[in-house]
Amino acid sequence: MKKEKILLVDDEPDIIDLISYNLEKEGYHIKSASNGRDAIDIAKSFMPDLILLDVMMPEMDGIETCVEIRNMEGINSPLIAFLTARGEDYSQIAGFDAGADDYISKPIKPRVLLSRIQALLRRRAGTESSTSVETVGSVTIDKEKYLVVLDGEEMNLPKKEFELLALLMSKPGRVFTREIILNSIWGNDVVVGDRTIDVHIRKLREKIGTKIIKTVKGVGYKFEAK
Amino acid sequence: MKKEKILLVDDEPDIIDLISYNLEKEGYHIKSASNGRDAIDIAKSFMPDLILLDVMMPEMDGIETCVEIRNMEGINSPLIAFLTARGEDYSQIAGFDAGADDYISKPIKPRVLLSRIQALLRRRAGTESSTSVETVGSVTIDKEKYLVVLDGEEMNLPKKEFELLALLMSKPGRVFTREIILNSIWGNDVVVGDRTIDVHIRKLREKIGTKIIKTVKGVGYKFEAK
DNA sequence: AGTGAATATTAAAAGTATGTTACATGATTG
DNA sequence: CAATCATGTAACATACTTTTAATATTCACT
Repeated sequence: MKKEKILLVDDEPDIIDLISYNLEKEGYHIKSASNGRDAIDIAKSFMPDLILLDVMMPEMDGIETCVEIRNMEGINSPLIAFLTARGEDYSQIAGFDAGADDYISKPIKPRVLLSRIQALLRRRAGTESSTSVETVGSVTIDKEKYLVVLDGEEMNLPKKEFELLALLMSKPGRVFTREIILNSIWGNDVVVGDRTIDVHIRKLREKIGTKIIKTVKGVGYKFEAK
Repeated sequence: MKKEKILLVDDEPDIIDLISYNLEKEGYHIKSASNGRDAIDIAKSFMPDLILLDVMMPEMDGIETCVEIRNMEGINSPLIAFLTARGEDYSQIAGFDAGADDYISKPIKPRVLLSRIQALLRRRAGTESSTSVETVGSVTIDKEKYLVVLDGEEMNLPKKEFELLALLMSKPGRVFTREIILNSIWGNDVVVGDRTIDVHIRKLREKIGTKIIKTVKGVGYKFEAK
């Protein structure tokens, strides 16, 4: 059985030893770092599935490190869980905002830690990364070139239409609700009318054919794979 | 925006008030119970998305309650998070074993609680999509694609019919009472006449065959597993 | 078998989401 | 500074979905 890679970041050697020991016993592949900088370096080549990050560290604290890792493009967005001493409640909020997936409070109890880690990794089932060129049926899009190829014919779409098409094509067949479309393309806070989506859908259909994008009334739109 | 339903279980009225106030302010739909028994009763009809469960309670403690809810077939396995006083580390393990999804330590800080709840619900949304395809007998439904496949033939159902079918199929053979159907699909406060369900059932039968959904008079409907 | 309550069956009425078109606003370009 | 284009809005049209309401049928019991 292939076990996951975990990067452990804490400035206290005792903690590192304790956790390493327990997780290695379970078959996980462990590397460790004693500060945020090292952690980032190691993460780049180690490509961990999960990073356990102490909040309180010299040099660069956990939250800073977390933000930086989340902003790093070259990395496969690992799960990040914070290790935090009790009473540091503020850090929980900041941590989730920084992009953490969980936080675990010290003192660490090995069995608790293990349960949490397993739960986290289990959840991480359908999270795959994407490439910039994608083909579904007779439609190909190249996100890098902002190009759409339909039956061999290249065409350029306006930004919003392109993004909408790219979104729908990212999961062919899957229905995207209006809410999700708005959040993905316009952003959470931007407010645009409801008809706006319809109009863009209409223009898309005008250009790539009327049958490819299907309406699911009361739910949303989907790209018909076929 | 449709907000989730949360059931709050704690024997201290102060805690109930504090949490209710804060969560309702965020738009969640809250109900509460002061002990495990009541919680189970309420859960049956309320169909919460998440249950916040105090560990220490008279009559029936949180862990017992949790186990019972997990074993209850009629219910759509809600998320369960424990509320626990500091120092009760043993309960963390027992809690996870009992089927908890998270535990949150007291004293409750509203913003922390909110972050956790949001994280939990967000995760569940992601998890559900990986379990979105379900097959029972000759019928397959794909919630992500809003698609029903009957003997190899694809079909699209209107939203309510689809949800109704999905609900019945979620526990094949189990009878869903009208009350539970209403709470699950229409929500707790929406009031629709009793015949409405019948009409939807009829339309479903029209489309997927008359034998698959069975009436249990005086009780409800069930999806015939075969 | 007869009875009453629960469910089925209709068709029509309400209710909504979406499609469509034309137009307003800015930004961009030549 | 026109001309073009991308984007968003408004108003109305359309196509369904959902619900109701009225009537029929079924089913479990005396």
